[in-house]
Amino acid sequence: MKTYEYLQSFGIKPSVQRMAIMDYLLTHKTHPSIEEIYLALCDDIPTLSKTTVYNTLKLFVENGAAQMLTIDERNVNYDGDITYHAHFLCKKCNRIFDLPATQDEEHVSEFKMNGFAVQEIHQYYKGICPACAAEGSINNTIEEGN
Amino acid sequence: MKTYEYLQSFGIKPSVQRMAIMDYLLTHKTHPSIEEIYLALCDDIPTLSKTTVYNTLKLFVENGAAQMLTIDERNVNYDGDITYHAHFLCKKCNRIFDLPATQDEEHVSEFKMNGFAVQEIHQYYKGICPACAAEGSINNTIEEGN
DNA sequence: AAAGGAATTGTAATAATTACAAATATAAAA
DNA sequence: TTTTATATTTGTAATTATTACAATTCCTTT
Repeated sequence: MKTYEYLQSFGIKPSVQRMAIMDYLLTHKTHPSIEEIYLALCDDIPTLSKTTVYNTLKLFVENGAAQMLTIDERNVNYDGDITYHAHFLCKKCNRIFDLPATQDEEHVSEFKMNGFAVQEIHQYYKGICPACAAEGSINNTIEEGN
Repeated sequence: MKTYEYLQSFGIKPSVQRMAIMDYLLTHKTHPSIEEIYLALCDDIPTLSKTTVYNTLKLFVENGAAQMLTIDERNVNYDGDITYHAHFLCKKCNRIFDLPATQDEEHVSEFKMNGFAVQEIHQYYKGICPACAAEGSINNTIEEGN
């Protein structure tokens, strides 16, 4: 489906900026921050304002076309993949990885019975990613070799 | 156990400020922000600096005496309860509630096999809490009555 | 009492986000 | 096609959270 129709399917009126931002989200699985999206699109849309990026992502989230991740304390990140999955934040490189996940259905329905209206479920893991773990051990080896 | 010994059990050297902050965390299950802790303790410790609250909570988290919650996009919250449980953020009143939870052991071990060193697991739910849901329906009733 | 190190404090800087009014673009009506 | 209305985008300024850092205070040891 083209981005134009994709946005419309969420009730979002397409515009040059909105399509560019949604395209970026759908083609970059990096869970970008506002800053990353802004910098990446500045080349193609030189008049782009950071406020527009903020407004647009707020709109996307409100309409269910993207999800907001609050895994990184430093800033908010966005994900164009709205299927259910977990996220892993590497504390060294600050990259966010997708991981498969199953929902805790038993407890969710328990919450609901207690009157909590659950609208979003997030599973966040934090630690060290494989690349950084490897790098770390290389450094250790070098240091120990001195 | 007294707060003094409690801090020591995590390898933290107690001080007036540290004990006051840990006491606040242990007696207030509100998942307070830096601001909330700072304002609450200003009465007892008039010289308290917000930087100290930042430093202290960083220390607590590093030593495993508290956990940092990134569920609220606006600011970080802290929890003195370090047992495993999930959190629910009400989008209306912004309060954070504790909820029981079970870990997704199957997937965690899968991540580990892929080389991800998992250090923290967070389960976040977002939606409307019972109190706000009730308030909302009352308002609706009144409005409909006009 | 003096010295050294750790903890605390206050201020200033940085960074993320929001508020808001002006400008631009889009769509509808005349 | 011009006019009008509405929605979107933009730029700037304000706000808020957080961090950096040097000066001060507080302990601890000698």
